[in-house]
Amino acid sequence: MASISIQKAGPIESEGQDDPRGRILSAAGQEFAEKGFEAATIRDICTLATVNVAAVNYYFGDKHRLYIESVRHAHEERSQQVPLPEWVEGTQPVKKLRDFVGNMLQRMLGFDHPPWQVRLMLREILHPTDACRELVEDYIRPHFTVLCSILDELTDGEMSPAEVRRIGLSVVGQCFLYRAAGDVVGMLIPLNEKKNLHNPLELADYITSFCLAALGKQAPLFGEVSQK
Amino acid sequence: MASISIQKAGPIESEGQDDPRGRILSAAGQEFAEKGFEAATIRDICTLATVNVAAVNYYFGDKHRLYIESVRHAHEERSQQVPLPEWVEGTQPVKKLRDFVGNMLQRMLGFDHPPWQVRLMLREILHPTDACRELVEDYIRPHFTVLCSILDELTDGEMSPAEVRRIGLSVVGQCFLYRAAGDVVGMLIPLNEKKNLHNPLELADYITSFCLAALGKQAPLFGEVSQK
DNA sequence: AATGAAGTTAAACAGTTGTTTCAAACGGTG
DNA sequence: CACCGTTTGAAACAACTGTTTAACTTCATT
Repeated sequence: MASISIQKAGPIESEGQDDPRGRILSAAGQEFAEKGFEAATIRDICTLATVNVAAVNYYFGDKHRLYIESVRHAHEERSQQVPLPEWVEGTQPVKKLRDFVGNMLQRMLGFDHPPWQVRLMLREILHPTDACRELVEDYIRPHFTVLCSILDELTDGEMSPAEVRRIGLSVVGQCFLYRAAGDVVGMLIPLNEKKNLHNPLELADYITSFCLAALGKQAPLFGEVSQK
Repeated sequence: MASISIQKAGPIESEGQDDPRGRILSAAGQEFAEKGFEAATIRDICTLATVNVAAVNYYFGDKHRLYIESVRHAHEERSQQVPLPEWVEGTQPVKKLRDFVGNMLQRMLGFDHPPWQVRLMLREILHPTDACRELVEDYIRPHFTVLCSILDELTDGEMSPAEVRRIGLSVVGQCFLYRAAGDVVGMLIPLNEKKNLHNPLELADYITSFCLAALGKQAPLFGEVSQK
């Protein structure tokens, strides 16, 4: 034994049509995202990737390490697909917050169906395994740090870092609900209402307003009708 | 064939120590909550319930119907364990909101570990199956309706039902994050900060304040109002 | 052309899964 | 007791799981 070959990918071919390792990674991500670690089978993954069953063990050693690599692959890909917005010097923090929330919702919800990368990450967030620590440090924490710095700037540094983080979690939580429990949300509200009020763009405006109002940076939400 | 016996529990013995069906239901709930539908095995469930493997098929037909019954059992039990608060005529809506949020956090997060009933329901919310519709109608919607009526009362009926629901989802979302992504939240903030600021009681106060401030029903969360 | 490593394949392996079978045990009723 | 429907038990079933084997191809290097 001791001849298991991991990390074999010397030439990272950006998973072209002819790169078995890349195809497996992509197929595995989709299967894991849809069915979870246990329910997804190596055979289904290999069928989807059009490779032999032995290829998984050849390239990744075993199913578990394939899963770890899939999660890494997913958040690396998603980081490129939806990068953080960049602001010019002197941009108003209010605009930054709105941009950030819109960006986060777009990353979480996608344009139409949420991509499998996000659904895979969601699984790891909900039931963390070994892959979670890296996901948090390389993907989630950087984004959360940006949000906190925006909130800090917004409140002129008058809140403690702990309070800033708590506000940050309130913002994230409102977005997260739609991603994680979107199906149930859809059952709780009428269909047309979902289309009108609960789409990424409307939500970004609303969540930003909700937060700004709570922080006293704009007028309270109700009272003066906040028309669109 | 055609001799499969479902719904056999004529005498509902409230799952006493000597009721095999009740023991299976409880064991299955815990196993499904912890491992999910696929990964949980009938053998493990039956070992935990100290019954023979054949008992599951005898009482429930197959694994899938056992799962459905488990989810039903879970939310029925949880409804009794943490009932909605009841308010005397004339209670201030602000207090109602605070009570409701505290109640919801207690139900979601529990006192120490979240009970398996909640974790099982969470799975169903995240990846809905056949059991979801009933869970929503019998458990989630009633609670959500109470929240919306409180918010409606709070704003003197000046918001449309759609807007009220959106505010309601903001409240739920902030709580939901801690339940669904609690582990990741724990990785994002220091340990002592979690103990001080992110426990059910502190959170209930904070989330209520955040919402009230956004609605203009109390002073903004930080500093003084710096209107634009 | 020969070599040998890298890659791919079909087939088999050992273990586990949900489900079924059928006989034994139970618990009242004549 | 004998009868009979209900419940339990150990064993077996067929299907599927992750993993391994060993033979086969490919192909640059000698």
